[in-house]
This record gives sequence, structure tokens and C-alpha cells, in this order.
Amino acid sequence: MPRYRNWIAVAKVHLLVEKAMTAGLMPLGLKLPHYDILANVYRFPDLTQQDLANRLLVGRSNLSMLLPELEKRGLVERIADNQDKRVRRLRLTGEGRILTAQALSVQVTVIEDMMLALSADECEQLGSYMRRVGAHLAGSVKYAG
Amino acid sequence: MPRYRNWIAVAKVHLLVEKAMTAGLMPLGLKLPHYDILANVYRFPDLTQQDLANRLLVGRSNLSMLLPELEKRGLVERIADNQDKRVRRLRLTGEGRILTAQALSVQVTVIEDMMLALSADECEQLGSYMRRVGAHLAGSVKYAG
DNA sequence: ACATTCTTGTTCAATCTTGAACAAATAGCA
DNA sequence: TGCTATTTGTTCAAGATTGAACAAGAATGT
Repeated sequence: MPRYRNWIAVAKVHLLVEKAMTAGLMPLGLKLPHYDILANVYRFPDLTQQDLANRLLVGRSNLSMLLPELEKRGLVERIADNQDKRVRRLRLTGEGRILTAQALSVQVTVIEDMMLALSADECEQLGSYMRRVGAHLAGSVKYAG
Repeated sequence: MPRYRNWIAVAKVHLLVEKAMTAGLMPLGLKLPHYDILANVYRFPDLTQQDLANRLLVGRSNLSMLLPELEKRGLVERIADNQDKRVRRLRLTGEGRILTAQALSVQVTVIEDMMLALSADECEQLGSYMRRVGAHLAGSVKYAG
């Protein structure tokens, strides 16, 4: 099983990085799902909840549970849209931006540390491989909303 | 954020493959956690539950919940050890081996399909990168039991 | 305008996962 | 031998995640 072995390596690294991220985020009072939300709203303001769910490959109901927590903590705002009264567009508050920036730097640290095992070129090549695989899969895999 | 981008690609592919695996396993009546257990016991018979938990990077309690299900389905046996009366060594039954072999072939199919995006050499190189990263991380990340 | 169909976000119950507390067994050490 | 510290597996309650059902709003077609 030749390719199998290679995939296992990917899965294991993913798991380890997730654990490292969880540990690194704890001091900020954030869990991984919170962070995923914040990081995406940070880079893509005014997403709807549905947009965000698609981006995270997660169910809408999940966000309906999580977002109110972040809202109560004063990190996220949900702004009514005049064009479409169903949707609520997501933005970070000032405080949310500050915390998210800190969290991002945690992730950068984790990733930089991990990638010490690779040269810059190798890291790029790894990314290029994975993007190709991702594009290939995006067509063939259906993901629920 | 150069390396960051590359990691995101890894994470996304991992997520997509997990979804594909979940879908592929469903006809066999297996969920991903069940499969992970079976696949490991298949390759490494006579593991203790603790060994298995370490291998899967999962809590022991998780296995205490899951294994009785697999046992009731007649897929796994937990055999008392004479040397150490605390532990229960894990083995597949005949039926378990058959089902696991089918599940493994599901995984092989998913992975082969995914890796169509890469040449054989590229796939090997990807694996080699990830093994290096994995080895690098294994030292620096502590994982709970 | 109107009826039908889709989409968006919420709620709720069922399922999964985790960590702490526990009992039984082993290991280590005086 | 005894006494303490570890290790193993289980249990249980708390937290997280999911999918189905729902209501409100928007889009489509006539």
C-alpha cells in the first residue's frame, strides 16, 4: 500500500498540529472552532453565516451555536443586511481584531516551528501539492450545508 | 504569511478526505472512529487499550466507550492478559478481519483517487515531507492519555 | 400579483468526545 | 515484606457537533 502510507503521514501531522494549536490558543481563552471563525471573519469581513459555514465546511447550526458566544464576549458583530433581511453579516469588533491578531500569531508560530523540518522551497512545494489535491477533490466531494 | 498558506492547504485536504472517508464507510456501517480502531488492531494485534489510545492520539475513555460496541458487533475481542491483569489485549475476530479488509479498501480507493492529482514521485515526496515534519513535531508536542 | 420553490438562520434532541474521579492491579523502594 | 506511586480501564457528567424540522424572507415562473 504505497500511497496509503503517505496519506497516513499527512493525517498524523494534521492531528499533532491541531493539538499544538489547541494548546497555544488556550491562554487566549479560545478554542479551535472559535479561532477558525475569527480568523475567517478577520480576513473576509461581511460574510454571511452560510458563507462562513461553507468556508469552514461546517453545518450552519454549528455557527448558530457558536456565534452568540463570540458576540457576548464582544468579539463579533452580526449586522443586519438591508438588501436581504434573512442574513446577518459578520464583522469583528475592535477587541475582536486585537484578539484575533494575537491568535493568528499563535498559529504562525506553530506553523513556522513545524515547517522548520522543511526548507522554504520544500514548504512551497508541499503547499503546491496540497493545493492541487485540494482542487482535484473539491470537484468530487460533496459537502453538506 | 507564506508558510501559513501552505498549511491551510493541508488542513483543507485533510477535511475533505475525512468527509469522503465517512461517506465511503457508511455502507459498511462504520464510522471513522470505529474504522481507526479496526485498522490499527488489524495491523497491530494484541495492543492494549492504552497502546491504542496513544497510537490514535485519543483518550482512553473514548476507547472504553467505543470498544464495547465493536465487541457486541462481534468484530473485536478483548483478551485478558495473564502477565498483567489490568490490561485487555485487542484482536479482531474473523468477521472483524473481513469487514476491516473491506474498509481498508475503501480508504485505499479514496486515497488513490485523491492522489490522482499527483504523479507517483510527487506522492512519494509529499509523504517524505510529511514524515519529516511528523518526526520533528513528535518531539515538541505532548499528547495526553 | 400570486403561488411555489429555495435559501437563511434558529432550535432542539440525539450523538460524540473529553476529562476527572474511581477501583483494581502493578512497580518501585525502603 | 509492606508502603507508596503509577498505570490501566471504567464510569459519569459536562461540552461540543450534527441533522432534521421550522419560520421568515427572497427568488422564480406564470
